[in-house]
Amino acid sequence: MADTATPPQKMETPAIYDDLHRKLVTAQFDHGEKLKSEDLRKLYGCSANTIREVLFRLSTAGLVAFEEQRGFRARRTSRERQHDLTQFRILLEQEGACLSMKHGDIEWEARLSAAHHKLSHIESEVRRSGSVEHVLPLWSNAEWEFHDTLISACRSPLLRETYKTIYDQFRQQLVSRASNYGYYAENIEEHRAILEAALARDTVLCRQHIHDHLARNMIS
Amino acid sequence: MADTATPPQKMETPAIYDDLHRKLVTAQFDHGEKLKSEDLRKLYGCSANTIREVLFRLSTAGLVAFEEQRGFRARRTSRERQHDLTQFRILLEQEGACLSMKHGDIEWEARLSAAHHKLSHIESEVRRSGSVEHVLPLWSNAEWEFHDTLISACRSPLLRETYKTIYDQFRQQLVSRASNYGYYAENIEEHRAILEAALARDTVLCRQHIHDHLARNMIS
DNA sequence: TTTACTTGTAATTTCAAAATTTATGGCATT
DNA sequence: AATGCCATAAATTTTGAAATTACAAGTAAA
Repeated sequence: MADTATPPQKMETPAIYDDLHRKLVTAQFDHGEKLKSEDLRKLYGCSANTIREVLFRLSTAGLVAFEEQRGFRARRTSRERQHDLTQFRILLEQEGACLSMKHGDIEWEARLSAAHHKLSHIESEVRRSGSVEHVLPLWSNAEWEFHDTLISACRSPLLRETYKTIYDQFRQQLVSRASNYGYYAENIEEHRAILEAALARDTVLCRQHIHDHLARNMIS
Repeated sequence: MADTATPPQKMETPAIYDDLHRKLVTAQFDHGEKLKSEDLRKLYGCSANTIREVLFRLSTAGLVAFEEQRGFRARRTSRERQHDLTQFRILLEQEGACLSMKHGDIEWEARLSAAHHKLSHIESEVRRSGSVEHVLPLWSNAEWEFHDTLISACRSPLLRETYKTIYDQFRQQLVSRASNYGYYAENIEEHRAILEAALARDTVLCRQHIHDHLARNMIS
C-alpha cells in the first residue's frame, strides 16, 4: 500500500477522485498492485460503493484496470503497451501541433513561448544542479503545460482530451526514471527545437522534432 | 422512452450493458434524452446502483453524458462535435490503415477481401432495391467489419480501441440517415477504392480515399 | 408582468449489510 | 513431492433504503 501521508478522513467524491488520480500518476502504487475497496474505504472514510464509483471513473482514464469479479488494480504497463502508448502519443501530438500551427494566432504563440520559458528555466536548473528529484513535480507540471499548449489551438476537443489520458499514463514512469539524470539532460534542446519549429510554422520539421523527442522516451 | 421490445426482466450486468449499448448505437433514445435510473431499474429488474455502474461504463465509451448531481443523458452530438469526431476518425483510420499495409500479411489481405465481399454484396442489394431500411442492421455490421479489418493489422491495440469508441458514436446517426438513400448509393465505389489501394499497399492513395469517404459522412 | 422565495416532489447519491463469487490453506490421494 | 478436493476466509457485487440534492409549481412582493 502506498504511503497515506495526505488524507486522514472524510472526503467528497471529487476530492477522492483527485487524490487517487494524483497518487496513481505519481506512482504511489506499484504496477499491478491491487486496490482493495475496503482499504480505500477506511482511508477516505466513505462507503465501498463510492470507492467503486471512483475506481470506475479512473479506469476510464486508463490508470486503473478493472476485471469482473476480481476488482481493480493499478495498471501494469508492459513493454508492449509502453511502445503502443508512445506511438499513439506521437501521432496525436504531431497532428495536434500541425493543426495548432494552422489555426493558432499570436495569442497561441505567446502562450507557447511562456510555457516553454517556464519549462526551460526548470530544465536549466536541473542541468546546473545535476539532480532531478527536488524539482520533479514542478518539472512534470511544466512539461505537461508545454505539450498541452502546443496542441491547444488544434480546435479538436476530442484530440486534446485523448492526448491527456495518454499523457497521464506517462507521468507514472517519471518517478521511476528520476534517478536517470541523462534522460532529463537532453530535454532542453529537444523542447527548444519543437518550440522554434512551431513558431516558424514548419510542420515537417515540427513533426520530426516531436517524433525524436517522444521516441527517445520509450527507449529508457 | 425507447421501445422495450427486447428485455422484459432479470438480466445480468454484462447483458444490461450490451442491451443499453445496442439501444444507444441504434438511436433508440433521443439525443439528450434523460436516462433515469429508476425507469431502467424497473426495465431490467435490478437495483439502481447496478444501472448506475452500467451507465458509468457507457460514459467511458462516449455514448452517455454524465453530470454530477443531475444524472445521465444520451449524448447529444452537436454539429461541432460531429465535425470533430469525423476529423479524428479520419486521422485514426488513415494511420491504422497505413500501419496495416506495413505490417499486414497475406492473411490480413484475405480477411479484408472477405469483409469487402460481404459489404459490397449488401450494398449492391441496396442499390438494386433502392431502399436501405430492410438491411440497415446488416449493413451497419458489415461496414464496421470492413473498417475494423482495414486497421486490424496495425499492431496498436490502443489505436484500434480508440477507433471503436469513435465508430460507435457514428452508428447513432445511421438510423436518422436511413431515409437518405443517396448517402448509401455512393458507398460501393468508395469502399472498393479503399480496398484496392490497401491491397496495392499504396499508402498515399489509401489515405486519400479514406479521407474522401469519411469526410462525405460529415456533410449530410 | 416580472422576480424572488417557498414548498412539495422526484431523482440522484450515499450508506451499511446481505448475497455471491473468488482466493486460500489444510488434508487426503496418487 | 505433486495434485485434487473441501472447508474456510476474504473480497467483490448487489441490494434496499436513507439522506442529499435538483426541479417545478405556486405564492407573494415589487
